Amino acid sequence: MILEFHKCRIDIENHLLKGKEELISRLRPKAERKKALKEYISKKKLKSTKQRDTIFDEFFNHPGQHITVEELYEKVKKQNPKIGYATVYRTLKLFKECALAFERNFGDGKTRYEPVKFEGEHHDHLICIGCGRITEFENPHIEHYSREVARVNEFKVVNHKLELYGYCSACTRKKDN
Amino acid sequence: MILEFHKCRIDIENHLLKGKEELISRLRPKAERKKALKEYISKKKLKSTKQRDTIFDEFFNHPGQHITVEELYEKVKKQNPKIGYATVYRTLKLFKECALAFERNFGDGKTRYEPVKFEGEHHDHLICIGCGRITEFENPHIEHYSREVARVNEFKVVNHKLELYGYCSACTRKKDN
DNA sequence: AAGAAAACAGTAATGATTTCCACTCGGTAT
DNA sequence: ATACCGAGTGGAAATCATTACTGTTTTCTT
Repeated sequence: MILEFHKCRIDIENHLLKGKEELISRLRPKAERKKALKEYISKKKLKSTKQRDTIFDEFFNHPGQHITVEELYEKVKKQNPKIGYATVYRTLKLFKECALAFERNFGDGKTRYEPVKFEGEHHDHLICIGCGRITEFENPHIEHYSREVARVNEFKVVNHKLELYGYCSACTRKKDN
Repeated sequence: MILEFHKCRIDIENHLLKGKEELISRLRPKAERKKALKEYISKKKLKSTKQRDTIFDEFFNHPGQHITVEELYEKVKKQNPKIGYATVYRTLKLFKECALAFERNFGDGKTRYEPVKFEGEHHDHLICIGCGRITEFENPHIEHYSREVARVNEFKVVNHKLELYGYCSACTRKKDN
């Protein structure tokens, strides 16, 4: 808890300090993603539609991680109330196909999606079995050895996920009663 | 014919030779798991039942990884045709609660379960987005740094999963056409 | 051996996801 | 620009894994 708060402070300060760079680095990936999507669409002879653009924007603008289809549907509907549930499903599947989005499942019966991270971004989780709390972390060593494994297996990595399941400190104490 | 017989003999002899060690190393984890289950059951004031024992045996005997509820149900039904679908669900959930089993989801809509690995056992995957092929791997360095992350966060790890998503060599070639 | 709590089998209900269908739209070739 | 055809859409119905509910049976404590 203390750790997280501390981390949060640092993030805010960093943000203020390097505001301009942050802005650039936030915008660039989005443009690249859009480009990637367009390329995939033309390569597969699919079609660009307004609906897809709207869903794209809502999905990649708000950095709310691991979003539910329903949550995204609600957001999208605010932009264009005519868009149907099925279209959101179909579009997320499309994002997944072209490796822009990523499917997750934390065990509550709902599939969640998150933007695939670009090189150098990480997204690993500590997931508490007790209270469901999810903490993110990064570890460059793990990154390094993952790449190594992929290289040895001639595997072209698009994304990875590392999840450590167990009990957070609070739940460990609770459990031992 | 003679050759085959001979080969067979050798296998038997090998088996006999290291029979004892094999037996121990195969039985110990299972016995420990059963003990863990019994402890959890008595701690939570639940009850031991024949159904749970049968499901336990079928789940932990056959090392078929990431088994579907339905697959397990079929196996269990061969031992005792009276056992119901819902009981298999409930029991797997119980295994999950006491950290003996682990829930996975590869995106085909079916939840899969696997025995939680003991210390020193690993279970990481390369998952091909193209053809769905799953390759297992182990990497002690990744293990090491995972433990480190957990330690720093005061997190008691029960299990972990690392999945690298991407394209296997075959699909990479196919994709670039 | 009796009683309370928990589990059971079987089935109905739930709810996330997919499919279907009639219609619309995007983009290429003319 | 126009016409065409395949892809995409919305809305609702269908599917299918999972969960909840029922009355009955089993376990375990005293």
